[in-house]
Amino acid sequence: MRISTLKDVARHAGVSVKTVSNVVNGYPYISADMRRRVQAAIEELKYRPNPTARHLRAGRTGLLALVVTGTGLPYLDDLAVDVVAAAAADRGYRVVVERGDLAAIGAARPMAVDGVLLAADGTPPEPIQAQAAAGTPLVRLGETRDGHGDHVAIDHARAARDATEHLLRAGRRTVAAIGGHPDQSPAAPGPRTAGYRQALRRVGLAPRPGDEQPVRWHRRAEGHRAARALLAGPAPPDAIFCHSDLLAIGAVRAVVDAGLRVPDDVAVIGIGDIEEGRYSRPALSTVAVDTAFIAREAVARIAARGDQPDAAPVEITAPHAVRPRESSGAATPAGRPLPG
Amino acid sequence: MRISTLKDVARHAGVSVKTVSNVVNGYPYISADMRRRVQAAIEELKYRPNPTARHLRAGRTGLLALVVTGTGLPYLDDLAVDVVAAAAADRGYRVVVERGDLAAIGAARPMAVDGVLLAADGTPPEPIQAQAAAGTPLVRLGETRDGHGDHVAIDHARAARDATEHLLRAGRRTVAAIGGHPDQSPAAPGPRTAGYRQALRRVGLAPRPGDEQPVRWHRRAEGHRAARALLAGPAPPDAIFCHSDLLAIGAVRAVVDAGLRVPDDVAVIGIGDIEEGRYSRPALSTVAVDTAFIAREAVARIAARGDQPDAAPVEITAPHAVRPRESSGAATPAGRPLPG
DNA sequence: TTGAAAGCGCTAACAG
DNA sequence: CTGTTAGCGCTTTCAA
Repeated sequence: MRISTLKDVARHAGVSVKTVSNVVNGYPYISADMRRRVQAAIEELKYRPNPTARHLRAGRTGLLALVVTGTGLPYLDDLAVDVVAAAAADRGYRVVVERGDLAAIGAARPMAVDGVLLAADGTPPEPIQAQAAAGTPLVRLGETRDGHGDHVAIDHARAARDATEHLLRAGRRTVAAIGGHPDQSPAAPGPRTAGYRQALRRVGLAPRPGDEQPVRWHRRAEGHRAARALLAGPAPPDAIFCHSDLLAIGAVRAVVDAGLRVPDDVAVIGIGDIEEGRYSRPALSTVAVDTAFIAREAVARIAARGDQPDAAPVEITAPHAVRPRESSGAATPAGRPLPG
Repeated sequence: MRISTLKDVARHAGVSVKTVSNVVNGYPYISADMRRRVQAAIEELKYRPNPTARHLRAGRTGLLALVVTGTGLPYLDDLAVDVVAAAAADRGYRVVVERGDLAAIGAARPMAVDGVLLAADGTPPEPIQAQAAAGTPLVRLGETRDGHGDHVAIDHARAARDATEHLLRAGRRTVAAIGGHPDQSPAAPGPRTAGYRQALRRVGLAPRPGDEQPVRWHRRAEGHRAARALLAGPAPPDAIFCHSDLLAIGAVRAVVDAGLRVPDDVAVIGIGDIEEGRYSRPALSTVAVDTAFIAREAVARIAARGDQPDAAPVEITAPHAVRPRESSGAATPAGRPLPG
């Protein structure tokens, strides 16, 4: 069953391709009779417009790629993806999610898109610039803030500091941390690690040796492993700040598996406010991220780059807020995980 | 900064487009000198091949769309998506995830793909057939087994029966169920509801009024709501079979919020074995699905449809297995969520 | 080894 | 209101 084209339909209906195209695209000035005839031919041949040809012709695809690499993003769950899709739809874009590594960005993209939303922490600037040079607008949504290309994110250093301070205010004194990439030099820490240290310093504390556990990905298993390492040490911490909710969820499980209680023995907080943490037990304390804000601004950046390809890079900071829940000792009113 | 094309590069290098194309595609018989010259021009102009044009020319995109609708799939978490992507990569495809509703399938697709993997329960056959007629191979991965088009899935009726029987074997006698679409007639239940009822019937039981709670989506909030309804009744169940792990996770939280214990007062089991359930507390009993098998077979179907567009629909059943964990009373060996 | 030119399916000038 | 045609960027015969 060969796939039929505009030309096939035109021949079948005994009209020109232009007329068929007009019908397909709802061009108003067509005689009712003609329209009927064309419609019939379309039905009969089961014609569908070829999106690729349209895109080539139009010079745009109306597609945005949300590229999710192994490093992920603290707040990126299905809900957040839907939020991004909604923000994109408001501006006439559709979103496709591409899971994969950096190669997908630096090298040839598998598919033409009008913009790339890069959901990854710590992406080096080179692929970014290559991408931008190749003409596709790209917005980074991750932790790194280095002035290369547009960037929309919360102030991660601040968020980490807020989370850590929340733990300190609850009376914890040996606050460990899980997160930060192992390749990152301890002397030049990422924003979240910097924020964590700053919070400790402000109250005259400092991370003890082994208190900072790096991880390669935001995965539950990594959080579990790291927390186990923390608890196996000579002086286990009384609280753990995790760079993401997924890490925190793994950490909570590790604490429990070690026969300790959360938050009584060890308090835990994450970043992201993903839905999973609202239903987990104990409900996960976290830093909520305004994903709608991020999505809206990011898509707006993409759209703007269409007109102003060479404008200066934009740096946008999204709101965040600490959400104390059970895992750091906050009593949650009975009966309901926070909705929405 | 205009985006450069093959022709630009050719002009810049003083050669024909054919030569540039040859260089870009690694055609071997090119003089080293020529290649250098062309490479230089490519660098300078920051040329990137236009995927759209390539796809149009090639008549294929090498892309598979994993379409995830609101109804979702019990087992579909990020891990499963990666498994699908890996299976696709083995056959030279790349996967993009499209979240959205059926319209994305029935109506014009936003982007040309070589195949569609439909991750949705209970999709009516019409859009499926329309899609197939339009020439794009489509494989359904959901619950419905109706002979329309290729289908790869576990035996959902059997899985539901196994899960319910697990609860019954643990001594539970009032087993409720959460799942099944509200639009579905109780007289013509979906496979999972049928399997659940069959398990009860086999031991001389039957669902009591209100014991079957339909839901519109596989979402934690829906499971929470449904479980609350169950527990608010005159005779709360001592066990709940949930059609998916996400529903089960919501249900567990609702039980706890009601001041009851899982599994002591209410045992809970789901379907899917998503990673979240391995880390939750209590660890979630579930029915594991062989996602690698499903992914492999589904991609193979797509590939096969390229050669045999009109072959008879294929129905493939994937393995499943009950995984008893804490939420149904199984003691999990200490210290570790099941890996992988 | 390289060049010229056709054509993938579609839309939009431009004519009529 | 409808038809003819050029061309989006690329690959690929076919010649040279």
